[in-house]
Amino acid sequence: MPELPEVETVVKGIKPRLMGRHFLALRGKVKNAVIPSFEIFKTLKGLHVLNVARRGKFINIFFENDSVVTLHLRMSGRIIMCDLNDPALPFERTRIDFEGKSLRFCDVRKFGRVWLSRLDECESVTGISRLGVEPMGKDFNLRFFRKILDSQRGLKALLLDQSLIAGIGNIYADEGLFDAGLRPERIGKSLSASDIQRLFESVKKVLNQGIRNRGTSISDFRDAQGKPGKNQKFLAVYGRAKKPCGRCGELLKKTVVAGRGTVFCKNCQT
DNA sequence: CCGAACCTGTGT
DNA sequence: ACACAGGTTCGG
Repeated sequence: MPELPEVETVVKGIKPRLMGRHFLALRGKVKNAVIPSFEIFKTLKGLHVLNVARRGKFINIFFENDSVVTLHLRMSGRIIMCDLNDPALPFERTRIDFEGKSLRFCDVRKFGRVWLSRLDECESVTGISRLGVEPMGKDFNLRFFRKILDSQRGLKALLLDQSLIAGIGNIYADEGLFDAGLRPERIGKSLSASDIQRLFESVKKVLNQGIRNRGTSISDFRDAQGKPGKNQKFLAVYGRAKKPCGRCGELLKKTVVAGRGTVFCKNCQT
């Protein structure tokens, strides 16, 4: 479910309420979702939060003593900020209690993960070390984008590859490709200079719009206060198969590209 | 590159 | 009953 804009929205919601707060306990039932083990999290007791930050689709909570709690929501994960004695939420799998507040990790499909690691090994343990550039950062520039598009792979596969650009998922890949007027299966190498320029701007544009609208809520996504985002109202193609293209009226087509359901306009996208 | 696996719910 | 879902990893 959550891609960069959704994870960014969650981080914005929890950061101000978590900064400086002291850790009490982590409890949960899904054993393989907590790495390395529930037991280890006892070492966090009494330590306070120094910072909360997003990296790709990961959330890092930095504690004193160089400990880091990392979360990944995968497909259906939610993180909701509750009071300590609020009742368990539906599909609540793990809870992280702080003095005065409690983070509830809810996840219907149990794909989400929680890690505890030392700062110096955090990236390798969690897989963050394999991530590519942040698309909203200054390392994501035209020069870099040209380099990764110089490839025989298709555009959608390239945009979804977290080791190239970190944070784009199925929604924003389809939306970015529509905005740039490019087919998802187009080969990277086949793009002209102006195609590359357009796709570069489109990717940033759709991600920014997602963040401004506090994320896309198709069914699962909720922010840290449990509220849905608004971006689903502004999607051009994702989830709109067989509906008319807002630009030309042609019925939008759904196919499978790079192993994922993909919606595009065969008229507007070449 | 592709399909399968990891899980559960929902829609056809 | 079957297909499909916002992600990632693994094996072929």
